[in-house]
Amino acid sequence: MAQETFHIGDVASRTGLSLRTVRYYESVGLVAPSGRTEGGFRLYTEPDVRRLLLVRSLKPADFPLEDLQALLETHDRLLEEPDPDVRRALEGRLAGFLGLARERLRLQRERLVASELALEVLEGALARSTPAEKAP
Amino acid sequence: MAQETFHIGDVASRTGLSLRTVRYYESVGLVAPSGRTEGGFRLYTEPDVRRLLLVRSLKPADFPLEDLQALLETHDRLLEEPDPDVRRALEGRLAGFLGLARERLRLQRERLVASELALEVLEGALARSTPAEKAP
DNA sequence: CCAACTATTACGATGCGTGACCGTCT
DNA sequence: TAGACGGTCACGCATCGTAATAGTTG
Repeated sequence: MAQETFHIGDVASRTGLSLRTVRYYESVGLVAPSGRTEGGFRLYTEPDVRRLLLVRSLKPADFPLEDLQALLETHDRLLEEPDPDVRRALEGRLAGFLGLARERLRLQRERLVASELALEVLEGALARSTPAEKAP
Repeated sequence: MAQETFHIGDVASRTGLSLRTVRYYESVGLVAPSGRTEGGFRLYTEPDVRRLLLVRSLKPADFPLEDLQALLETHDRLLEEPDPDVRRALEGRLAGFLGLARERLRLQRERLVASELALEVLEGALARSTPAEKAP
């Protein structure tokens, strides 16, 4: 059965990534389209798109693309690895990644909270500045 | 009364910025030390440090340094502007900035939440993968 | 006086893209 | 035919690395 495929434009709008970025991700070996038309147009399958979505959703963890690549590769290999021993190794690797990701997200959230706090302080100062010119 | 001042190293460790970055910020006109020693060492006052901390805390909003510079400038001018009309203009500007910042932070938070969700999904999948090799 | 710190300049590299050009494909 | 797409090269931002070389500070 022939799979449904998508051109890069569809993929870009589905993922919220720019065309440029999608191509860029391919150029660094992160997500490549499963095929091409005779004329050279990229053809993405549904799994390809899912990979991109995963990358995008994990971006806030602020991994270098190289790490994301490793993550995707591990994940993919896990999908077709029969040997239980190898599977366990891959799972360990994956778990390591996820732990790291979790930590990074925690850090990001901390920073975000700090930033929101700073913003509130500024807003408070501004509010106090406007109405009462000569408040004590 | 002579203010307490700090050398760049102290400032860097207090702000968590690198020496390199602190100097860089000066080079782009973002935060300059209030003084120098006779020998040329940068001397930062407490307000200088606060500026740097502000910049740092606002970083998650992902403004270009240029915008942060404009923000700081507006803020500073507001501190010593007597004319009420000018003040109102500055306050408007500042409010615009803060609104934008707020928007951006909201966006970041959305992404962060999405990311955390994706992470949970992955962790769930991993957990299901390990214990039961041949689950239906 | 010495160890630790700092200055300037400079050239480069990195990560993650974006832009611009111009030709080709659907 | 318009518009999406292709490839390629270059540029941009915010740093970081590092080195040379020298002067300052406590």
